[in-house]
Amino acid sequence: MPRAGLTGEVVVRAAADLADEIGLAATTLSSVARVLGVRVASLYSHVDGSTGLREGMATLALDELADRVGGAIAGRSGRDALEAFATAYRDYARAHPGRNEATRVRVGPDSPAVAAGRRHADLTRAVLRGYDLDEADAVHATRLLGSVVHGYTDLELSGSFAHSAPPPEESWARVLDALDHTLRSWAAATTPR
Amino acid sequence: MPRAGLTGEVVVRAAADLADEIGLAATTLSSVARVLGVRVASLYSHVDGSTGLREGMATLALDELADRVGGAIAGRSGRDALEAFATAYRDYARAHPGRNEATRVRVGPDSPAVAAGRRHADLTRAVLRGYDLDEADAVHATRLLGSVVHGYTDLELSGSFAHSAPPPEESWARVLDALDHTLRSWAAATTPR
DNA sequence: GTACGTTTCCTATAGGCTTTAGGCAAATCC
DNA sequence: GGATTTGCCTAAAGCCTATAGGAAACGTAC
Repeated sequence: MPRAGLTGEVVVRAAADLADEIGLAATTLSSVARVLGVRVASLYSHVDGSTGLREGMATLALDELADRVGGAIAGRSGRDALEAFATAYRDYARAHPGRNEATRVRVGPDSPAVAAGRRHADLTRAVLRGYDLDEADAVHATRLLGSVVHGYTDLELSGSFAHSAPPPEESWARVLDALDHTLRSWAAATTPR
Repeated sequence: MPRAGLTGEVVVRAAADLADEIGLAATTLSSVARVLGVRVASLYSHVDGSTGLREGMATLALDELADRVGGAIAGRSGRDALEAFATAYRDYARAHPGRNEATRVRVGPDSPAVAAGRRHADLTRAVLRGYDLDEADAVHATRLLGSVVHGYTDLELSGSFAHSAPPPEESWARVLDALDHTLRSWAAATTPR
């Protein structure tokens, strides 16, 4: 019997592609094996079972996404950077829903996905360098920015915005406007009343 | 053999409690049956299989949560209402992580969970009445508010804020300040530059 | 109180996914 | 070309979902 040329890389990539098609929940070792034309047991030499496959997908997606976001904000600053940053996330989530789901799987503290996650924190901080915030405010702003981007794409993808006008595009532009405004006047914005 | 007194209600509630303990993913028909001291097949008379159980949990959680949020914002307006609103969501998510996960399961368009979802949209609009926004802006603001609350609690619960100071409490206060500021000056905030 | 019908919960069964153990063949290395 | 490593396989066990059909408990009528 000829070999299928499996690798950890190959398996994880096939799984990620499949997840984009049929959703992360339906992407099982069995379904991946079927796609690859291989028996399930054969995958165990390349990925560490079901959870290993998921961690691999998480790492793949987080790295891919960090690459795109990094490319998007390169050479930009301030509002341009903010928009490029946020839109890179949103576009990725819409183009690759399965990979996007995979970015949120819980992983162990020693998973390579953790390092990939740190890249995202760094990218967020890079965007915020365009707004001058002191160290403490930068942390809060990082969390706000992460929350908005994550929350909006999640709600949009789950269809929460589907049954009310106007289209999500329009609100997205307004949300970014609001975010930019908040960041530019952070000191004032966070002093209540 | 004595009867266990099962009902759809009883089964779904047991499942929700279990999910808060062991997570939504591990909450299967089998595990629920074990908790109830009953055979798996017995559950099928009361809930429509695995997906029916999940829809039931989603509806239960969304309704419970809407009750709490509604109670929290009653008699408040403006910034007070905003804070009560957002914190009710965050507190619920932290107290009931399994139920919170359940609020995000995808359900069919004819599920009772859809009606429960609409209650949340209405509550959000109620909070925004304290800020005077025109109709179009109110939609954008609803989406922004939903995104921030959902995104922040999701990231906090998934541990994204765990490995950097300061504690999430502090950022939460700042995020609400920023949100309040944005809503109060929405017109200015959404006019770029 | 007993007989009847309904509801509740059961056993039995089948199929899918995960995981491990052990075997044969293909690739690789002297 | 023979030995070794590697890759993919078959086999089997365990857990989860799902359906079919049976028996015991409950409510009701007489």
